[in-house]
Amino acid sequence: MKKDPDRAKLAFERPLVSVDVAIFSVLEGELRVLLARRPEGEGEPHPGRWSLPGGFVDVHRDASLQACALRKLKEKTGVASPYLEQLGSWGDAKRDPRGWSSTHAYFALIPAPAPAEAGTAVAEWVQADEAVRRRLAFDHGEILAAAVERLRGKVEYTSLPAFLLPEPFTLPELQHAYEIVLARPLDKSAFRKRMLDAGFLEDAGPVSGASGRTAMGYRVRERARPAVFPRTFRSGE
Amino acid sequence: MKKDPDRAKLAFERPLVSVDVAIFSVLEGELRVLLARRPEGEGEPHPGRWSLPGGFVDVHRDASLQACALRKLKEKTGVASPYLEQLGSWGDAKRDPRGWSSTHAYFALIPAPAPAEAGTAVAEWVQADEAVRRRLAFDHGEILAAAVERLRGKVEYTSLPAFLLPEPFTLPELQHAYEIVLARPLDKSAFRKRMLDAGFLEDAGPVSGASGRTAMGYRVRERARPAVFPRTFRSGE
DNA sequence: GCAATAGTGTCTATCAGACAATATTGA
DNA sequence: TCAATATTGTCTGATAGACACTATTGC
Repeated sequence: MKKDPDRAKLAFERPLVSVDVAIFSVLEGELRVLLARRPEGEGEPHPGRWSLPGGFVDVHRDASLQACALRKLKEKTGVASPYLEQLGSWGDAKRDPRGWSSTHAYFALIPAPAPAEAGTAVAEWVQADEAVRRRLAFDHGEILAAAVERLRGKVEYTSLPAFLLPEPFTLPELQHAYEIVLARPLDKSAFRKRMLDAGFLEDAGPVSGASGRTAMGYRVRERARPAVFPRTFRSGE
Repeated sequence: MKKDPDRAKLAFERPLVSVDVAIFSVLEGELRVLLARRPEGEGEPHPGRWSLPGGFVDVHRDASLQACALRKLKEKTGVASPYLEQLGSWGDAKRDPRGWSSTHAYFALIPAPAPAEAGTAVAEWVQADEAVRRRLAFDHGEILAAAVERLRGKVEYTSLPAFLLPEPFTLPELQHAYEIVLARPLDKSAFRKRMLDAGFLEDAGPVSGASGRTAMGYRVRERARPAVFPRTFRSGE
C-alpha cells in the first residue's frame, strides 16, 4: 500500500472547491451586501436565485484561496484592496447537487461604490438583514448569516467600520458608520476617546462638510489589520 | 451521472482537500499539542517529519468537514466529544508537492489523555511553543502558530480553558489551567468573580483534594459554546 | 494546635458613559 | 447675529485588580 506510486494513491474522488465572498458596504445609510444572480444555463443549480458572489477555484489562474477571493471581488466591484478576512468554510456531501463540495467563505468591507453600480440584473446591493431573509442558493443563507453576525460582533470591539468609508473620513462620519452597523446610537465623547486612544488613525488634514465646523480628517494607519479595543461598547447594560 | 452539460462544465482539475486538527491539552502543567509523524512510504511528502494530525477528506466516509475532523480526532485520541472550532483554511498551488491543495484547519481542546498515550513512535504530545519551533511538514508550522495565537487570544476573554479539564473541576483547578495557557498568574478573587458572574458553570457537588479545604466542583453548562466575557484580563496594564 | 488550601471582604484606581459646555464654520 | 456641526470638559457609577482576611479540612 505505502509503496504505490503517487498516481495510484491520489486516484480518489476529490470534492469540488469554491470560494464565496460576502461583500459589505454602507450605502444610503444602510449596511448592504452584494448579491449575485445564479446563471440560468442548463444543469446549473438554483438557476436565477440570488447568491453570494463566488465560484470554483481555478487551479491554473488562482495562486491561492485569498487570490481567488480577490479575483472574484475585483470582477464584481472593481475594488482591488478591500479589507478581506476569512469567515470559515462549509463543506459536506449535500450542499451542492453536483457533488461533495466545500467552499471557503470570506467577507470583505469596501467603501461605497458609485451609485451606477448599485443594482443591475445580475448583481444587487441589498440591505444586510433583508438579504439574510431571502432564500439564497445553496447554503449561502447560512453563510451570510454567519458573516453578518461576525461583522456585528467584531464591530463591538474593533475598528472594522473604518474600512467601510472612503478616506479621509471624519470622526463623526466614522461614528455614523458604527451606528449604522450596530443599529443603535453611541455617545459622542466616549466614541472619540475610544477611537483616538486606540491609536489606529492618522491625521489627514481638515475636511469641510456641507455646513458647520470643519472636522479633522483621518486615515487608518494599517490597512491590513483592524484595531482591537480592550472592551466592548456598552459593556455595562 | 447527470446530463452532458454538467459533465463538460465540471471537467476541470480539482484541488486536493484535506482536514488538519491542532489538538490541545494540559499535561504535567504544560499546554501541549499532539503531533503526528508523516509516513515514510515512497512518494510521501515530508517523510518522517512531524505534522498536525489530519489527511484527505474521504468523500465516501465523511459526511461533512466537521465529521472528517471528528473522525481524525477519534482515530488519534479516542475522544469523541471535544471542544472543536474551525481555525481557518490554507490553500495554494505550492503547499503540497502533489498539487494544488487546500486544507481546512480545526483546533480541539480535550482533557488530559491517559499517560500511556502521551507519546509513541507515531504521535507525541509536545509543549505548544516548542511544537511551533519545530520544522513541521507542509505549512503546518504556520497553521499551528495561528492555532496557538488564537487559543491564547481567546483565553483572555472566554471560558475555553474549561474544556481542557476533566469534569467536575474546581475553580482553583480552572484558574491553574488559565495560568498555564496564559503563562502568567491571575488574581484569585477577580478570577472567581469573573467565572461565577459569567454564569457558564453549574455546581457538581464538593470535591476533596489531596489536602486542605474541600472545594466546590463545577461542570460547564453548555459544551458547544464557550462563555464570552465583556472584558479581557488585565485590561489595564 | 498547624499546614494547606478554599473562599470572602474591602479598598482604590480606572474608565466608559452621560451630558453639559465650548469652539468653529458659513450664511 | 444664528444655525449647525465639531470638539472638549466634568462628573459619576461600575468594576477589575490588589491584598488582607476568614473558613474548612486533615493531621
